[in-house]
Amino acid sequence: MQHNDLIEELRWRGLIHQITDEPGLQKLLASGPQTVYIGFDPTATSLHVGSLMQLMMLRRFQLAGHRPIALVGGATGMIGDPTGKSEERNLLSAEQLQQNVAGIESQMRKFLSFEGENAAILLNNFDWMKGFSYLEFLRDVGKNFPVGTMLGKESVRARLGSEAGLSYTEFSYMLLQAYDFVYLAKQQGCLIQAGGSDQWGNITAGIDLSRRMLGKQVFGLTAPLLTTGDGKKMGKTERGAVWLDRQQTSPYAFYQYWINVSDEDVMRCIAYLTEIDRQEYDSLADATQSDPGRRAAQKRLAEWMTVFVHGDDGIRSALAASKILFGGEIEDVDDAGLNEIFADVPSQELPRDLLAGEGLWVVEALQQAGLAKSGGEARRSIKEGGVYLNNERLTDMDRRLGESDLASETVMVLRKGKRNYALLRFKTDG
RNA sequence: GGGAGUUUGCCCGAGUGGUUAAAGGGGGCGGACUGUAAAUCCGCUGGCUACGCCUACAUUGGUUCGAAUCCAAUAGCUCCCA
Repeated sequence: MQHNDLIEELRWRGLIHQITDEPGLQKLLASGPQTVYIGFDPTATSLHVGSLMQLMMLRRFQLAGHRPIALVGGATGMIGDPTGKSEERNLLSAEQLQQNVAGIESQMRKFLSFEGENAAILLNNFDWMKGFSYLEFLRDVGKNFPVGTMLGKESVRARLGSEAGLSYTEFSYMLLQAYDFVYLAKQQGCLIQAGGSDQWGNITAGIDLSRRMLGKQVFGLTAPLLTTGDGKKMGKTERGAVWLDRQQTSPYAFYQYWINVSDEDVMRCIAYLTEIDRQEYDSLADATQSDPGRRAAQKRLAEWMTVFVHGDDGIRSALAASKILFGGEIEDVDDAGLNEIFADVPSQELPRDLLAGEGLWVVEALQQAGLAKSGGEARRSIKEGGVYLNNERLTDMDRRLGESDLASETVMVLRKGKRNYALLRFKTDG
């Protein structure tokens, strides 16, 4: 890809929300490889779907020949960005922060190339902020911030108007982020900062500061936020964020998240988050229009994302699990296979003797598995035809479970309703 | 401090002495339909190895053959007067 195609590419993907000086930026990008940075908040040990937008943005710059800097906010994370937050945040402990930074760093390596001419680099602003004394900071940086301007920023005004208020610490946040930009401009020749549209205020603060401290023009570019049609943030489920770490969100759950994206949102996700090209994009858009039931776009999106984040074996297990979890037959499987497929499913261990003799009463089994709170509830579910053993409907309330009901060596798969699975593992006490 | 009212199941809300485990709605859960969607329709929604038994209408005590329904005290909430 040519350097000057980048803005155009970003534009058709809808990834450009605002640019500080578009002609200037165009010219800069056309003049040769540039360095871009985006900051990441180390609020958890893993990145989530929300941060993927930013990560992809860096990746797109890199693929276009530019050099990305992923800046992990070890220092800014200690303060907490008040942008978009309705309440004062709790400060993270230094140890927690360190763990988070480490976790995020290792994930970044999968998405950006750290080799070659325009190798990505990963920096932690704690490295340059830690030595800064308060007095120095006030003299060098603070002096360049008119309070009037700061008060005018949306992020500050929103909080000042609310009951929660805003502490001096969070108020100062933008100075830190602004300084990062100046530091990177000076030390790394990084003249571009990108981010989500909520970062506009922080980015422009950095641009102002650069003009004052370095007399240098730098650029800012923001992308829209990843939201659903009705304005909610994407990447959240009832159970919480969708993480990139497979320990926290299994490839199956990750895949399912994308499969379930609504028709309304799916094309935007493809544009924002994938590298699917325009031609395929158009054909998927058509397919969604003409045959929504097929959900071609959702399938493609889910596949692309899962392969990208979890690799080939990730998509394989996601597909295998999806097939069985949505009613497929359970046969010829062993413990290992079931464990992989049902990785997200709660399980309960019971002594194997329960299967001997009369066997284990289903009503009891459902309670043990956590699918029913009481015997009454278990009976009811059976009566309603909502109980399945190894994916086959079970209707006999007096049914006893024995060895022959095991799906594999030691596991039985119980299900209530369409998707509520639970495993019972029958172990011989050793 | 004085007076009036209110308190029902996960939530809202009927019920003012007798088939009331408590109308109706919401939510939740099942089922059918479907695109693993939305909408719709149907069923279930205190506990118990269960055609029966137990516990439930703020709490405690009382009146009654019998109370969520009547009385008293206590507590919570709302409003009015100081």
